[in-house]
Amino acid sequence: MATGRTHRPATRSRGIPEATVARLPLYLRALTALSERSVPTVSSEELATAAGVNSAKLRKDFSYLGSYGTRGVGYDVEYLVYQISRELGLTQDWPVVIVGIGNLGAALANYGGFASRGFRVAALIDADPAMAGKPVAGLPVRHTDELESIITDNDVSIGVIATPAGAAQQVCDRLVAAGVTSILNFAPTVLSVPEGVDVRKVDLSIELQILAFHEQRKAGEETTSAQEPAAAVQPRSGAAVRTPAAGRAAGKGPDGDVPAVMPA
Amino acid sequence: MATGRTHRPATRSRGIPEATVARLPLYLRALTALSERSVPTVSSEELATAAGVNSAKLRKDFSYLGSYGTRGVGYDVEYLVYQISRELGLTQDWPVVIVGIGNLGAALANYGGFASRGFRVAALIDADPAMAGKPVAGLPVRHTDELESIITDNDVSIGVIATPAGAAQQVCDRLVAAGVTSILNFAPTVLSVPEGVDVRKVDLSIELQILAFHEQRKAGEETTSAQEPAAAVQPRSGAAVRTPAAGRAAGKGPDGDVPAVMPA
DNA sequence: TAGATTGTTAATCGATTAACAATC
DNA sequence: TAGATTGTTAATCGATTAACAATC
Repeated sequence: MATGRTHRPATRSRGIPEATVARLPLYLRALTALSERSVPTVSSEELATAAGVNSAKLRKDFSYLGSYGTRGVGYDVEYLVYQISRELGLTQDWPVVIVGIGNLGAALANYGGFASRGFRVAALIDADPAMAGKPVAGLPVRHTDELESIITDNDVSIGVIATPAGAAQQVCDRLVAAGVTSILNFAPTVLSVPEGVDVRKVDLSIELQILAFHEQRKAGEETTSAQEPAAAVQPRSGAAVRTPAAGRAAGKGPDGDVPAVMPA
Repeated sequence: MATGRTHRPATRSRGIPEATVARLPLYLRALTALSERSVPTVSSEELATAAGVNSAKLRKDFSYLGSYGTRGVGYDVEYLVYQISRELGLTQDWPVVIVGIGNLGAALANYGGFASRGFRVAALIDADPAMAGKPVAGLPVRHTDELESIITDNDVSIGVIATPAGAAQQVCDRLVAAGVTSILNFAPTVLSVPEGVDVRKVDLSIELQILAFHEQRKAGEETTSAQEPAAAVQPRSGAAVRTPAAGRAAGKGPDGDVPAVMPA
Protein backbone atom coordinates (compact mmCIF):
# COMPACT_ATOMS: atom_id res chain seq x y z
CA MET A 1 0.00 0.00 0.00
CA ALA A 2 2.18 2.79 -1.25
CA THR A 3 1.14 6.19 -0.03
CA GLY A 4 0.55 8.82 -2.68
CA ARG A 5 3.68 10.79 -3.37
CA THR A 6 3.48 14.17 -4.92
CA HIS A 7 6.56 13.68 -7.01
CA ARG A 8 9.22 11.11 -7.60
CA PRO A 9 12.29 10.90 -5.36
CA ALA A 10 14.43 12.38 -8.11
CA THR A 11 14.77 11.92 -11.80
CA ARG A 12 17.62 9.50 -12.05
CA SER A 13 17.53 8.73 -15.76
CA ARG A 14 19.85 11.28 -17.36
CA GLY A 15 19.19 13.23 -14.15
CA ILE A 16 17.24 16.42 -14.62
CA PRO A 17 16.49 17.73 -11.11
CA GLU A 18 12.84 17.82 -10.15
CA ALA A 19 13.07 21.53 -9.38
CA THR A 20 14.33 22.14 -12.90
CA VAL A 21 11.56 20.06 -14.48
CA ALA A 22 9.00 22.12 -12.59
CA ARG A 23 10.41 25.31 -14.09
CA LEU A 24 10.62 24.15 -17.69
CA PRO A 25 6.93 24.92 -18.32
CA LEU A 26 7.53 28.47 -17.09
CA TYR A 27 10.37 28.95 -19.53
CA LEU A 28 8.30 27.40 -22.27
CA ARG A 29 5.45 29.78 -21.69
CA ALA A 30 7.71 32.82 -21.74
CA LEU A 31 9.42 31.55 -24.88
CA THR A 32 6.09 30.90 -26.58
CA ALA A 33 5.11 34.50 -25.95
CA LEU A 34 8.40 35.68 -27.45
CA SER A 35 7.90 33.36 -30.40
CA GLU A 36 4.49 34.83 -31.08
CA ARG A 37 6.06 38.26 -31.12
CA SER A 38 8.62 36.89 -33.58
CA VAL A 39 11.53 37.67 -31.27
CA PRO A 40 14.42 35.66 -32.72
CA THR A 41 16.80 35.41 -29.77
CA VAL A 42 16.71 36.08 -26.07
CA SER A 43 19.35 36.34 -23.37
CA SER A 44 19.22 34.40 -20.13
CA GLU A 45 18.66 37.67 -18.32
CA GLU A 46 15.65 38.67 -20.41
CA LEU A 47 14.10 35.23 -20.37
CA ALA A 48 14.64 34.85 -16.66
CA THR A 49 12.85 38.12 -16.01
CA ALA A 50 9.95 37.05 -18.17
CA ALA A 51 9.72 33.72 -16.39
CA GLY A 52 10.07 35.21 -12.93
CA VAL A 53 13.34 33.54 -11.92
CA ASN A 54 16.92 34.73 -11.75
CA SER A 55 19.28 34.23 -14.65
CA ALA A 56 21.80 32.06 -12.86
CA LYS A 57 19.09 29.56 -12.06
CA LEU A 58 17.85 29.61 -15.62
CA ARG A 59 21.29 28.96 -17.08
CA LYS A 60 21.88 26.17 -14.61
CA ASP A 61 18.52 24.66 -15.54
CA PHE A 62 19.30 24.82 -19.25
CA SER A 63 22.70 23.26 -18.67
CA TYR A 64 20.93 20.04 -17.74
CA LEU A 65 19.28 19.95 -21.15
CA GLY A 66 22.44 20.60 -23.12
CA SER A 67 24.30 23.57 -24.57
CA TYR A 68 21.55 25.25 -26.50
CA GLY A 69 22.72 28.85 -26.22
CA THR A 70 25.33 30.91 -28.05
CA ARG A 71 27.85 32.81 -25.97
CA GLY A 72 27.68 36.53 -26.57
CA VAL A 73 24.32 36.15 -28.30
CA GLY A 74 21.78 34.29 -26.22
CA TYR A 75 19.26 31.58 -27.04
CA ASP A 76 17.43 31.02 -30.30
CA VAL A 77 13.79 31.27 -29.29
CA GLU A 78 12.30 28.75 -31.74
CA TYR A 79 15.05 26.25 -31.17
CA LEU A 80 14.68 26.46 -27.42
CA VAL A 81 10.89 26.15 -27.63
CA TYR A 82 11.39 22.93 -29.49
CA GLN A 83 14.06 21.54 -27.18
CA ILE A 84 12.07 22.22 -24.03
CA SER A 85 8.87 20.91 -25.62
CA ARG A 86 10.64 17.73 -26.53
CA GLU A 87 12.20 17.37 -23.11
CA LEU A 88 8.79 17.76 -21.49
CA GLY A 89 7.27 15.27 -23.89
CA LEU A 90 4.97 17.83 -25.46
CA THR A 91 5.88 17.02 -29.03
CA GLN A 92 3.61 14.05 -28.74
CA ASP A 93 -0.09 13.88 -28.07
CA TRP A 94 -1.32 13.05 -24.57
CA PRO A 95 -4.94 11.97 -24.36
CA VAL A 96 -6.36 12.80 -20.93
CA VAL A 97 -9.63 12.09 -19.23
CA ILE A 98 -11.28 14.38 -16.73
CA VAL A 99 -13.37 12.62 -14.11
CA GLY A 100 -15.91 14.63 -12.17
CA ILE A 101 -17.65 17.26 -14.27
CA GLY A 102 -18.82 19.69 -11.64
CA ASN A 103 -17.85 23.33 -11.68
CA LEU A 104 -14.17 22.55 -11.54
CA GLY A 105 -14.27 19.73 -14.07
CA ALA A 106 -16.13 21.96 -16.50
CA ALA A 107 -13.59 24.72 -15.94
CA LEU A 108 -10.80 22.28 -16.72
CA ALA A 109 -12.59 21.00 -19.80
CA ASN A 110 -12.91 24.54 -21.08
CA TYR A 111 -9.35 25.48 -20.25
CA GLY A 112 -7.60 26.44 -23.46
CA GLY A 113 -4.12 25.85 -22.19
CA PHE A 114 -4.29 22.10 -22.61
CA ALA A 115 -4.82 21.62 -26.30
CA SER A 116 -2.01 23.93 -27.33
CA ARG A 117 0.49 21.89 -25.37
CA GLY A 118 -0.18 18.45 -26.64
CA PHE A 119 -2.92 17.53 -24.21
CA ARG A 120 -6.12 16.31 -25.77
CA VAL A 121 -9.23 15.82 -23.70
CA ALA A 122 -10.27 12.32 -24.72
CA ALA A 123 -13.36 12.22 -22.55
CA LEU A 124 -15.27 13.84 -19.71
CA ILE A 125 -16.59 11.37 -17.20
CA ASP A 126 -19.15 11.83 -14.45
CA ALA A 127 -20.99 9.52 -12.09
CA ASP A 128 -24.28 11.37 -12.38
CA PRO A 129 -26.52 9.60 -14.94
CA ALA A 130 -28.34 12.89 -15.51
CA MET A 131 -25.10 14.38 -16.83
CA ALA A 132 -24.54 11.63 -19.39
CA GLY A 133 -24.73 12.91 -22.93
CA LYS A 134 -24.82 16.55 -21.92
CA PRO A 135 -22.26 18.58 -23.84
CA VAL A 136 -19.53 20.31 -21.86
CA ALA A 137 -16.85 22.20 -23.75
CA GLY A 138 -18.14 20.55 -26.90
CA LEU A 139 -17.82 16.99 -25.61
CA PRO A 140 -20.64 14.76 -24.42
CA VAL A 141 -20.22 13.74 -20.79
CA ARG A 142 -19.80 9.98 -20.45
CA HIS A 143 -20.94 7.89 -17.55
CA THR A 144 -18.49 6.35 -15.09
CA ASP A 145 -19.53 2.90 -16.27
CA GLU A 146 -17.61 3.56 -19.46
CA LEU A 147 -14.42 4.62 -17.66
CA GLU A 148 -12.43 1.47 -18.31
CA SER A 149 -13.33 1.19 -21.98
CA ILE A 150 -12.59 4.86 -22.58
CA ILE A 151 -9.13 4.50 -21.05
CA THR A 152 -8.35 1.40 -23.05
CA ASP A 153 -9.77 2.56 -26.36
CA ASN A 154 -7.98 5.91 -26.25
CA ASP A 155 -4.71 4.75 -24.71
CA VAL A 156 -5.11 7.25 -21.93
CA SER A 157 -2.21 7.40 -19.51
CA ILE A 158 -3.04 10.68 -17.76
CA GLY A 159 -6.15 11.17 -15.66
CA VAL A 160 -7.47 14.29 -13.98
CA ILE A 161 -9.60 13.81 -10.87
CA ALA A 162 -12.03 16.62 -10.10
CA THR A 163 -14.54 14.65 -8.07
CA PRO A 164 -15.57 15.29 -4.46
CA ALA A 165 -12.99 14.04 -1.96
CA GLY A 166 -15.08 11.06 -1.01
CA ALA A 167 -15.02 9.58 -4.50
CA ALA A 168 -11.43 10.36 -5.39
CA GLN A 169 -9.66 7.23 -4.14
CA GLN A 170 -12.18 4.93 -5.80
CA VAL A 171 -11.90 6.79 -9.08
CA CYS A 172 -8.14 6.72 -8.75
CA ASP A 173 -8.14 2.97 -8.23
CA ARG A 174 -10.25 2.42 -11.32
CA LEU A 175 -8.11 4.73 -13.42
CA VAL A 176 -4.95 2.95 -12.33
CA ALA A 177 -6.45 -0.49 -12.85
CA ALA A 178 -7.42 0.53 -16.37
CA GLY A 179 -3.88 1.64 -17.20
CA VAL A 180 -3.51 5.27 -16.16
CA THR A 181 -0.04 5.96 -14.73
CA SER A 182 -0.18 9.71 -14.08
CA ILE A 183 -2.83 11.47 -12.07
CA LEU A 184 -3.53 15.12 -11.47
CA ASN A 185 -5.64 15.30 -8.35
CA PHE A 186 -7.86 18.26 -7.49
CA ALA A 187 -9.74 16.46 -4.74
CA PRO A 188 -8.51 17.41 -1.28
CA THR A 189 -7.37 13.90 -0.38
CA VAL A 190 -4.14 12.00 -0.16
CA LEU A 191 -4.35 9.31 -2.81
CA SER A 192 -2.81 5.88 -2.41
CA VAL A 193 -1.31 4.57 -5.61
CA PRO A 194 0.95 1.66 -6.48
CA GLU A 195 4.62 2.08 -7.27
CA GLY A 196 5.17 3.57 -10.70
CA VAL A 197 2.11 5.81 -10.69
CA ASP A 198 2.74 9.54 -10.37
CA VAL A 199 0.33 11.77 -8.53
CA ARG A 200 0.43 15.52 -8.49
CA LYS A 201 -2.11 17.42 -6.50
CA VAL A 202 -3.57 20.87 -6.72
CA ASP A 203 -5.26 22.02 -3.55
CA LEU A 204 -6.97 25.37 -3.61
CA SER A 205 -7.51 25.49 0.09
CA ILE A 206 -3.89 24.69 0.93
CA GLU A 207 -2.64 27.56 -1.18
CA LEU A 208 -4.92 29.95 0.62
CA GLN A 209 -3.79 28.64 3.98
CA ILE A 210 -0.17 29.27 3.08
CA LEU A 211 -1.07 32.81 2.10
CA ALA A 212 -2.93 33.26 5.37
CA PHE A 213 0.18 32.23 7.28
CA HIS A 214 2.25 34.95 5.66
CA GLU A 215 -0.57 37.45 5.87
CA GLN A 216 -0.78 36.87 9.60
CA ARG A 217 2.95 37.44 9.93
CA LYS A 218 2.64 40.71 8.09
CA ALA A 219 -0.14 41.87 10.39
CA GLY A 220 1.92 40.77 13.36
CA GLU A 221 4.92 42.80 12.29
CA GLU A 222 2.86 45.96 12.10
CA THR A 223 1.91 45.69 15.76
CA THR A 224 5.39 44.52 16.79
CA SER A 225 4.24 40.89 17.12
CA ALA A 226 2.01 41.46 20.14
CA GLN A 227 0.17 38.13 19.81
CA GLU A 228 3.21 35.98 19.20
CA PRO A 229 2.61 32.36 20.27
CA ALA A 230 5.14 32.68 23.11
CA ALA A 231 7.03 29.47 22.53
CA ALA A 232 8.61 29.65 25.95
CA VAL A 233 5.34 29.42 27.83
CA GLN A 234 4.70 25.82 26.76
CA PRO A 235 0.96 25.62 27.41
CA ARG A 236 1.06 21.87 27.76
CA SER A 237 -1.27 19.98 30.05
CA GLY A 238 -2.22 16.53 28.83
CA ALA A 239 -5.93 16.13 28.25
CA ALA A 240 -7.83 17.67 25.40
CA VAL A 241 -7.47 21.41 25.45
CA ARG A 242 -10.41 22.65 23.49
CA THR A 243 -11.15 26.22 22.72
CA PRO A 244 -14.04 27.76 20.82
CA ALA A 245 -11.67 28.62 18.01
CA ALA A 246 -10.43 25.04 17.83
CA GLY A 247 -13.97 23.83 17.45
CA ARG A 248 -14.52 26.07 14.47
CA ALA A 249 -11.20 25.35 12.88
CA ALA A 250 -11.86 21.64 13.19
CA GLY A 251 -14.50 22.20 10.56
CA LYS A 252 -17.49 20.32 11.89
CA GLY A 253 -19.49 22.07 9.22
CA PRO A 254 -20.92 20.47 6.09
CA ASP A 255 -17.63 20.34 4.30
CA GLY A 256 -17.39 17.00 2.57
CA ASP A 257 -13.77 17.89 2.21
CA VAL A 258 -12.14 15.26 4.35
CA PRO A 259 -9.84 12.48 3.22
CA ALA A 260 -10.68 8.91 4.11
CA VAL A 261 -7.89 8.43 6.60
CA MET A 262 -6.75 4.96 7.41
CA PRO A 263 -4.32 4.83 10.32
CA ALA A 264 -2.19 1.72 10.54
CA MET B 1 9.50 46.68 -10.94
CA ALA B 2 9.63 43.68 -8.68
CA THR B 3 9.05 40.41 -10.47
CA GLY B 4 6.36 38.20 -8.99
CA ARG B 5 7.81 35.73 -6.58
CA THR B 6 5.96 32.57 -5.75
CA HIS B 7 6.95 32.60 -2.12
CA ARG B 8 9.07 34.66 0.22
CA PRO B 9 12.80 34.05 0.56
CA ALA B 10 12.31 32.33 3.89
CA THR B 11 10.29 32.99 6.96
CA ARG B 12 12.77 34.73 9.19
CA SER B 13 10.49 35.84 11.97
CA ARG B 14 10.55 33.01 14.52
CA GLY B 15 11.77 30.97 11.54
CA ILE B 16 9.36 28.30 10.39
CA PRO B 17 10.82 26.91 7.15
CA GLU B 18 8.73 27.49 4.06
CA ALA B 19 8.63 23.76 3.34
CA THR B 20 7.15 23.18 6.77
CA VAL B 21 4.54 25.88 6.35
CA ALA B 22 3.45 24.24 3.11
CA ARG B 23 2.86 20.96 4.93
CA LEU B 24 0.94 22.34 7.89
CA PRO B 25 -2.35 22.37 5.92
CA LEU B 26 -1.83 18.68 5.11
CA TYR B 27 -1.41 17.84 8.75
CA LEU B 28 -4.39 19.98 9.63
CA ARG B 29 -6.59 18.18 7.16
CA ALA B 30 -5.59 14.77 8.44
CA LEU B 31 -6.08 15.90 12.03
CA THR B 32 -9.49 17.33 11.22
CA ALA B 33 -10.55 13.97 9.85
CA LEU B 34 -9.33 12.26 13.03
CA SER B 35 -11.10 14.87 15.12
CA GLU B 36 -14.37 14.16 13.33
CA ARG B 37 -13.95 10.51 14.14
CA SER B 38 -13.34 11.54 17.75
CA VAL B 39 -9.88 9.99 17.81
CA PRO B 40 -8.28 11.47 20.94
CA THR B 41 -4.57 11.02 20.23
CA VAL B 42 -2.40 10.11 17.31
CA SER B 43 1.25 9.10 16.93
CA SER B 44 3.63 10.77 14.53
CA GLU B 45 3.72 7.54 12.55
CA GLU B 46 -0.07 7.34 12.12
CA LEU B 47 -0.48 11.01 11.35
CA ALA B 48 2.40 10.98 8.91
CA THR B 49 0.83 8.09 7.01
CA ALA B 50 -2.50 9.89 6.87
CA ALA B 51 -0.84 13.06 5.59
CA GLY B 52 1.33 11.26 3.08
CA VAL B 53 4.74 12.16 4.54
CA ASN B 54 7.25 10.27 6.66
CA SER B 55 7.22 10.51 10.40
CA ALA B 56 10.69 11.99 10.82
CA LYS B 57 9.71 14.91 8.66
CA LEU B 58 6.48 15.38 10.57
CA ARG B 59 8.22 15.43 13.94
CA LYS B 60 10.80 17.85 12.65
CA ASP B 61 8.04 20.07 11.30
CA PHE B 62 6.18 20.04 14.61
CA SER B 63 9.37 20.82 16.48
CA TYR B 64 9.34 24.26 14.88
CA LEU B 65 5.94 24.94 16.41
CA GLY B 66 6.86 23.81 19.91
CA SER B 67 6.71 20.67 21.98
CA TYR B 68 3.10 19.73 21.55
CA GLY B 69 3.39 15.96 21.85
CA THR B 70 3.76 13.58 24.74
CA ARG B 71 6.56 11.04 24.65
CA GLY B 72 5.29 7.51 24.75
CA VAL B 73 1.76 8.68 23.92
CA GLY B 74 1.61 10.84 20.83
CA TYR B 75 -0.22 14.05 20.04
CA ASP B 76 -3.55 15.22 21.36
CA VAL B 77 -5.65 15.64 18.24
CA GLU B 78 -7.80 18.58 19.32
CA TYR B 79 -4.90 20.43 20.83
CA LEU B 80 -2.81 20.01 17.72
CA VAL B 81 -5.67 21.08 15.46
CA TYR B 82 -5.85 24.28 17.45
CA GLN B 83 -2.11 24.91 17.51
CA ILE B 84 -1.70 24.41 13.78
CA SER B 85 -4.81 26.46 13.00
CA ARG B 86 -3.45 29.27 15.08
CA GLU B 87 -0.02 29.05 13.51
CA LEU B 88 -1.56 29.24 10.06
CA GLY B 89 -3.72 32.16 11.08
CA LEU B 90 -6.95 30.23 10.60
CA THR B 91 -8.44 31.13 13.96
CA GLN B 92 -9.29 34.48 12.49
CA ASP B 93 -11.56 35.32 9.61
CA TRP B 94 -10.03 36.11 6.23
CA PRO B 95 -12.34 37.87 3.82
CA VAL B 96 -11.35 37.09 0.23
CA VAL B 97 -12.53 38.33 -3.12
CA ILE B 98 -12.60 36.24 -6.27
CA VAL B 99 -12.08 38.18 -9.46
CA GLY B 100 -13.13 36.58 -12.72
CA ILE B 101 -16.31 34.54 -12.45
CA GLY B 102 -15.96 32.19 -15.37
CA ASN B 103 -16.01 28.44 -15.01
CA LEU B 104 -13.05 28.45 -12.68
CA GLY B 105 -14.18 31.41 -10.62
CA ALA B 106 -17.57 29.79 -10.13
CA ALA B 107 -15.89 26.55 -9.13
CA LEU B 108 -13.85 28.42 -6.55
CA ALA B 109 -16.90 30.26 -5.26
CA ASN B 110 -18.67 26.95 -4.76
CA TYR B 111 -15.70 25.27 -3.17
CA GLY B 112 -16.67 24.22 0.32
CA GLY B 113 -13.15 23.99 1.64
CA PHE B 114 -12.80 27.72 2.14
CA ALA B 115 -15.49 28.58 4.63
CA SER B 116 -14.56 25.84 7.06
CA ARG B 117 -11.04 27.17 7.34
CA GLY B 118 -11.66 30.78 8.14
CA PHE B 119 -11.90 32.04 4.58
CA ARG B 120 -15.01 34.00 3.80
CA VAL B 121 -15.88 34.95 0.26
CA ALA B 122 -16.59 38.65 0.64
CA ALA B 123 -17.44 39.20 -3.00
CA LEU B 124 -17.36 37.79 -6.52
CA ILE B 125 -16.20 40.29 -9.10
CA ASP B 126 -16.42 40.15 -12.87
CA ALA B 127 -15.77 42.61 -15.68
CA ASP B 128 -18.76 41.49 -17.72
CA PRO B 129 -21.71 43.85 -17.08
CA ALA B 130 -24.07 41.06 -18.09
CA MET B 131 -22.87 39.03 -15.10
CA ALA B 132 -23.54 41.80 -12.58
CA GLY B 133 -26.21 40.87 -10.11
CA LYS B 134 -26.38 37.26 -11.19
CA PRO B 135 -26.16 34.92 -8.23
CA VAL B 136 -23.21 32.51 -8.12
CA ALA B 137 -22.83 30.27 -5.11
CA GLY B 138 -25.46 32.36 -3.41
CA LEU B 139 -23.66 35.66 -3.92
CA PRO B 140 -24.54 38.33 -6.46
CA VAL B 141 -21.69 38.99 -8.88
CA ARG B 142 -20.37 42.53 -8.57
CA HIS B 143 -18.92 44.60 -11.38
CA THR B 144 -15.22 45.40 -11.55
CA ASP B 145 -16.03 49.08 -11.06
CA GLU B 146 -16.80 48.27 -7.46
CA LEU B 147 -13.52 46.47 -6.84
CA GLU B 148 -11.84 49.20 -4.82
CA SER B 149 -14.81 49.93 -2.59
CA ILE B 150 -15.39 46.22 -1.94
CA ILE B 151 -11.79 45.76 -0.84
CA THR B 152 -11.87 48.78 1.40
CA ASP B 153 -15.29 48.20 2.91
CA ASN B 154 -14.58 44.57 3.75
CA ASP B 155 -10.95 44.92 4.77
CA VAL B 156 -9.96 42.33 2.22
CA SER B 157 -6.29 41.41 2.23
CA ILE B 158 -6.43 38.25 0.12
CA GLY B 159 -7.47 38.24 -3.52
CA VAL B 160 -8.01 35.34 -5.89
CA ILE B 161 -7.46 36.00 -9.59
CA ALA B 162 -9.35 33.69 -11.96
CA THR B 163 -9.47 35.96 -14.96
CA PRO B 164 -8.03 35.30 -18.42
CA ALA B 165 -4.28 35.81 -18.57
CA GLY B 166 -4.60 39.08 -20.43
CA ALA B 167 -6.52 40.76 -17.62
CA ALA B 168 -4.59 39.34 -14.68
CA GLN B 169 -1.86 41.95 -14.26
CA GLN B 170 -4.29 44.81 -14.44
CA VAL B 171 -6.60 43.20 -11.90
CA CYS B 172 -3.59 42.46 -9.74
CA ASP B 173 -2.48 46.09 -9.83
CA ARG B 174 -5.91 47.28 -8.80
CA LEU B 175 -6.17 44.76 -5.99
CA VAL B 176 -2.78 45.77 -4.66
CA ALA B 177 -3.52 49.47 -4.98
CA ALA B 178 -6.71 48.93 -3.01
CA GLY B 179 -4.85 47.21 -0.18
CA VAL B 180 -4.65 43.50 -0.99
CA THR B 181 -1.32 42.02 0.10
CA SER B 182 -1.76 38.32 -0.76
CA ILE B 183 -2.78 37.00 -4.13
CA LEU B 184 -3.66 33.54 -5.32
CA ASN B 185 -3.23 33.58 -9.07
CA PHE B 186 -4.92 31.07 -11.37
CA ALA B 187 -4.17 32.99 -14.55
CA PRO B 188 -1.23 31.56 -16.48
CA THR B 189 0.89 34.69 -16.15
CA VAL B 190 3.80 35.86 -14.09
CA LEU B 191 2.51 38.73 -12.00
CA SER B 192 4.61 41.73 -11.05
CA VAL B 193 3.90 42.95 -7.55
CA PRO B 194 5.61 45.40 -5.22
CA GLU B 195 7.71 44.31 -2.29
CA GLY B 196 5.60 43.01 0.56
CA VAL B 197 2.91 41.43 -1.57
CA ASP B 198 2.81 37.64 -1.69
CA VAL B 199 1.78 35.81 -4.81
CA ARG B 200 1.09 32.12 -5.05
CA LYS B 201 0.12 30.63 -8.34
CA VAL B 202 -1.79 27.58 -9.40
CA ASP B 203 -1.23 26.56 -12.98
CA LEU B 204 -3.21 23.64 -14.30
CA SER B 205 -1.24 23.35 -17.47
CA ILE B 206 2.11 23.33 -15.71
CA GLU B 207 1.09 20.44 -13.50
CA LEU B 208 0.08 18.43 -16.55
CA GLN B 209 3.35 19.23 -18.26
CA ILE B 210 5.32 17.95 -15.28
CA LEU B 211 3.29 14.75 -15.39
CA ALA B 212 3.96 14.44 -19.11
CA PHE B 213 7.68 14.69 -18.48
CA HIS B 214 7.60 11.73 -16.11
CA GLU B 215 5.16 9.85 -18.28
CA GLN B 216 7.53 10.18 -21.21
CA ARG B 217 10.38 8.84 -19.12
CA LYS B 218 8.29 5.84 -18.15
CA ALA B 219 7.50 5.10 -21.77
CA GLY B 220 11.16 5.52 -22.64
CA GLU B 221 12.25 3.00 -20.03
CA GLU B 222 9.97 0.34 -21.45
CA THR B 223 11.67 0.53 -24.81
CA THR B 224 15.13 0.90 -23.23
CA SER B 225 15.21 4.62 -23.97
CA ALA B 226 15.40 4.29 -27.73
CA GLN B 227 14.45 7.88 -28.44
CA GLU B 228 16.73 9.44 -25.85
CA PRO B 229 17.73 13.01 -26.77
CA ALA B 230 21.35 11.96 -27.33
CA ALA B 231 23.02 14.73 -25.40
CA ALA B 232 26.38 13.99 -26.98
CA VAL B 233 25.24 14.78 -30.51
CA GLN B 234 24.84 18.51 -29.79
CA PRO B 235 22.52 19.41 -32.66
CA ARG B 236 23.66 23.00 -32.60
CA SER B 237 23.88 25.18 -35.68
CA GLY B 238 23.12 28.83 -35.04
CA ALA B 239 20.15 30.07 -36.99
CA ALA B 240 16.58 29.17 -36.26
CA VAL B 241 16.10 25.44 -36.39
CA ARG B 242 12.41 25.00 -36.90
CA THR B 243 10.62 21.73 -37.05
CA PRO B 244 6.96 21.01 -37.63
CA ALA B 245 6.67 19.90 -34.03
CA ALA B 246 8.20 23.12 -32.77
CA GLY B 247 5.64 25.09 -34.68
CA ARG B 248 2.82 23.21 -33.05
CA ALA B 249 4.31 23.34 -29.60
CA ALA B 250 4.77 27.07 -29.93
CA GLY B 251 1.01 27.23 -29.74
CA LYS B 252 0.07 29.56 -32.53
CA GLY B 253 -3.50 28.46 -31.97
CA PRO B 254 -6.28 30.50 -30.39
CA ASP B 255 -5.01 30.05 -26.90
CA GLY B 256 -5.31 33.35 -25.14
CA ASP B 257 -3.06 31.75 -22.61
CA VAL B 258 0.04 33.83 -22.97
CA PRO B 259 1.50 36.17 -20.40
CA ALA B 260 2.14 39.76 -21.35
CA VAL B 261 5.90 39.51 -21.30
CA MET B 262 7.95 42.61 -20.88
CA PRO B 263 11.65 42.07 -21.42
CA ALA B 264 13.95 44.66 -19.91
C1' DT C 1 9.32 -0.59 35.74
C1' DA C 2 9.10 -1.64 30.65
C1' DG C 3 7.44 -0.09 26.42
C1' DA C 4 6.43 3.47 23.43
C1' DT C 5 7.17 7.58 21.20
C1' DT C 6 8.69 12.23 21.05
C1' DG C 7 12.14 15.94 20.15
C1' DT C 8 16.70 16.73 18.55
C1' DT C 9 21.08 15.84 16.61
C1' DA C 10 24.04 15.18 12.87
C1' DA C 11 24.82 13.48 8.45
C1' DT C 12 23.30 13.71 3.79
C1' DC C 13 21.20 15.34 -0.02
C1' DG C 14 19.44 18.63 -3.30
C1' DA C 15 18.77 23.47 -4.77
C1' DT C 16 20.33 28.14 -5.17
C1' DT C 17 23.50 31.64 -6.14
C1' DA C 18 27.54 34.44 -7.39
C1' DA C 19 31.36 34.61 -9.92
C1' DC C 20 34.09 33.97 -13.87
C1' DA C 21 36.57 31.50 -17.49
C1' DA C 22 35.28 30.12 -22.01
C1' DT C 23 33.89 31.66 -26.30
C1' DC C 24 30.83 33.55 -29.76
C1' DT D 1 39.40 42.79 -31.65
C1' DA D 2 36.13 44.26 -27.88
C1' DG D 3 31.86 43.38 -25.87
C1' DA D 4 28.48 40.35 -24.53
C1' DT D 5 26.75 36.34 -22.67
C1' DT D 6 26.86 31.49 -21.91
C1' DG D 7 28.05 27.23 -19.30
C1' DT D 8 30.24 25.69 -15.22
C1' DT D 9 32.39 25.83 -10.86
C1' DA D 10 32.31 26.11 -6.06
C1' DA D 11 30.38 27.94 -2.06
C1' DT D 12 26.21 28.37 0.47
C1' DC D 13 21.88 27.49 1.91
C1' DG D 14 17.80 24.85 3.04
C1' DA D 15 15.41 20.38 3.36
C1' DT D 16 15.34 15.55 4.33
C1' DT D 17 16.35 11.55 6.84
C1' DA D 18 17.97 8.10 10.20
C1' DA D 19 19.10 7.36 14.59
C1' DC D 20 18.71 7.72 19.39
C1' DA D 21 18.71 9.94 23.93
C1' DA D 22 15.14 11.88 26.65
C1' DT D 23 11.06 10.99 28.90
C1' DC D 24 6.18 10.02 29.41
